[in-house]
Amino acid sequence: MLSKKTKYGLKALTFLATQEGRVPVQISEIAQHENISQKFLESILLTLRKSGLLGSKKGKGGGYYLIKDPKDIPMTTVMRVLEGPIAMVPCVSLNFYEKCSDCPDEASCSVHKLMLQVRDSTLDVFRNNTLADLVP
Amino acid sequence: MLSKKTKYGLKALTFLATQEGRVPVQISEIAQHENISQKFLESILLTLRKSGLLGSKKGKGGGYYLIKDPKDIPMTTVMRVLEGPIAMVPCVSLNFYEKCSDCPDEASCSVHKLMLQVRDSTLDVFRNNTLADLVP
DNA sequence: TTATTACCCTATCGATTTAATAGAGTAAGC
DNA sequence: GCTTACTCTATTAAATCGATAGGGTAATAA
Repeated sequence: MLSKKTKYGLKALTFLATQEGRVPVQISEIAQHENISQKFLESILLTLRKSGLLGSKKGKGGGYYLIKDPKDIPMTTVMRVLEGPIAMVPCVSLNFYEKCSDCPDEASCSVHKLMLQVRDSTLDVFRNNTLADLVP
Repeated sequence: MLSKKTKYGLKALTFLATQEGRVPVQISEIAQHENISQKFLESILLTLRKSGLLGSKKGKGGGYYLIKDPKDIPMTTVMRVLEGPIAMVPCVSLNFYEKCSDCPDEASCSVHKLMLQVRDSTLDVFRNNTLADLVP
């Protein structure tokens, strides 16, 4: 299940992608437009800024803005920042690999085999979509 | 993230699929072979039985067994029984549809658009795999 | 019939995560 | 220098997860 954090983050990014240029947009404006709790959104935008996807400007007329062109932001990056691993089990994760504590042998693990396929197909989708593709 | 319930359920089903015929296998044997807490596995097998995937036999020489041939059990069925919705958001789920409380219009929702693609590609994987394909 | 085996069911528990809220702090602009 | 709006920390309630405990019950073998 997709977390609200990811869902809200995606909506916020999409909204910013519709803005012309790099004009900073206030948190309150994004929150209102996308029906999101403003305080919760604050922490999400902070995460996105720290990850290098967004820039921010303080003071009057400040807000958040995209640093790169939407079509140069692959969804793989966005999803990993917001949701974390794309794989459904750590043992098939590319960026967040972890060995299963049970499971003596990955090669013969039925779950591993299946989830590898799921990861690959999901990864395909995210690789073939940039933020620009999400804009209606 | 895949729940342990699903993971263990998949392993148990795969193990049963390797057994010849419909000989009942004891919970304790499955638990031991797959490194699973026996009590936890009990509840999982119960779910699988209630969903019609497994049969059980009580008393001495009893246990659980597959009702159908492994190659006639699509992973879509298994995953929906164990994990629930295949989609990452309820608004793109085929079997567990729910409207998002935020989000006035699905057609113009960026999250909806992306998650629809993810669902379709994941569904493809599960449709192209039966329990028989998981056996090493 | 009787004892045993092994499935069946309910309840509870601690740990973790999630989503949201509160409030104070700080930098930038007019 | 005052306001605006981002920044950060802490706290919270609720939900979920994984696991455990313990008794109940049906079926089988002897």
